[in-house]
Amino acid sequence: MVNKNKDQSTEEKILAAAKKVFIEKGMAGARMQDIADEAGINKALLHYYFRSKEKLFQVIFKAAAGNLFPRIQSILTSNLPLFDKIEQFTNDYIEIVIENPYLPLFVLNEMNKQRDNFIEKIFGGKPPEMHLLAAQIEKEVKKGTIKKTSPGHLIINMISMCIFPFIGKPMIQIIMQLDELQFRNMMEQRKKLVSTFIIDSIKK
Amino acid sequence: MVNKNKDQSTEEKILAAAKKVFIEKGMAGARMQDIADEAGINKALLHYYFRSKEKLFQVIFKAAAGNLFPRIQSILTSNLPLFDKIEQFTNDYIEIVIENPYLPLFVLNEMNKQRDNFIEKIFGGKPPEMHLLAAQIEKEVKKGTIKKTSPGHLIINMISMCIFPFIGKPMIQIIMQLDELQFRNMMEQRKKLVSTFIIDSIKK
DNA sequence: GTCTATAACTCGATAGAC
DNA sequence: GTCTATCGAGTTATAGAC
Repeated sequence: MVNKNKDQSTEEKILAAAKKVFIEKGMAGARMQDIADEAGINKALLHYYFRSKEKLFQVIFKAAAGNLFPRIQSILTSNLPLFDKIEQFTNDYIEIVIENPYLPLFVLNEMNKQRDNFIEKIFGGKPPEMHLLAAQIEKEVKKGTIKKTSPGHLIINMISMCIFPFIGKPMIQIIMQLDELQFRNMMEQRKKLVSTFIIDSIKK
Repeated sequence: MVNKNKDQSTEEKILAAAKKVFIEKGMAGARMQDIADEAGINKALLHYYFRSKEKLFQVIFKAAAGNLFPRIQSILTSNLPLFDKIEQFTNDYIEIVIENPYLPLFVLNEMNKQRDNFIEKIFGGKPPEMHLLAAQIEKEVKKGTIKKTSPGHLIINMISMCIFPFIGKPMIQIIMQLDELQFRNMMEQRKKLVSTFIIDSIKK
């Protein structure tokens, strides 16, 4: 059931609070005091459970990145026909990001700052493989069902159109004069529109 | 000529250093000491010229945002035919971002953190207008040259495919196993490919 | 204008009582 | 496990000599 505080263990309360504060302010901008306040506990308890700010951050970051990347991996390696794959990916991925709209900026922002080994941290050493999807696209090109298409650019375009609108939300809202509800409605529409746009572009 | 330090006034040295440090580390992560070191001057001089870290940051942020937004505005209001407009925008915008690859993440990141009035700060009260481009698209739809197309989504798609690859660079490099040179080459290719992709998608 | 020195403050982390 | 109190490092900002 929905017990926002009562039935939650202290550790869970800390994790929920840390997620909120880190995503909102980033590693450098977040304060341990903010997290303690948000969790309704004392600052010292944070150190009792997670030793340091850095350690706590890594837990949150791994969880966040683990929500964004495996979905891409699974679509890159699934066995669906190409057009179905595109439809499923755009629909599902936009849905995920609608429910976690601040995740992409948080993860990409920290990835750009930390120069070290994400691959280890996030995937445990094995990054996603795109060769299967690339081969599938080449096959469709040879069959003549789609135009000559660069698999790499196609994947970049697909991911860009799913994720960017949420990162660029304030910019888009200014340019298009959208309030919260209008923006939300546009993102809902995109679940169908993006795959149509992509397929229209590559099919002969 | 290219006098990186000698002929530069102290103020210019500070601005260049501040731009570099703020873009790399963000407002919260940057230290006045870092900026002073980068500029080859003393910490106290920063306050002599710009009073506070916050004030210095605002100068850098305005300049950075002023580099990204007016370009969009100018394409939204220019008088070119639709397809030429799309070609020119994608080509020019990607070129700008290739030369300033960290600008988009910096600007969008800070826009998502500061909840206040950007429109004032960046545009002086008048945000870009997209009605002209929207009308142009509607006109082409009626003429039958392009499919029924949502102007809003088309603009979002266009901006997404130009900007996102630079924000998501580390993610893309992991998924596609690209080194620096390969990534750079892909971005060069995109200057032509993105407009082709868009036009293929909307033309009948 | 530019520097050194330092004040004033913030924040992560720990000690120690309960 | 949880709290209060506090230390010590690091940061912005200023005072004041040159």
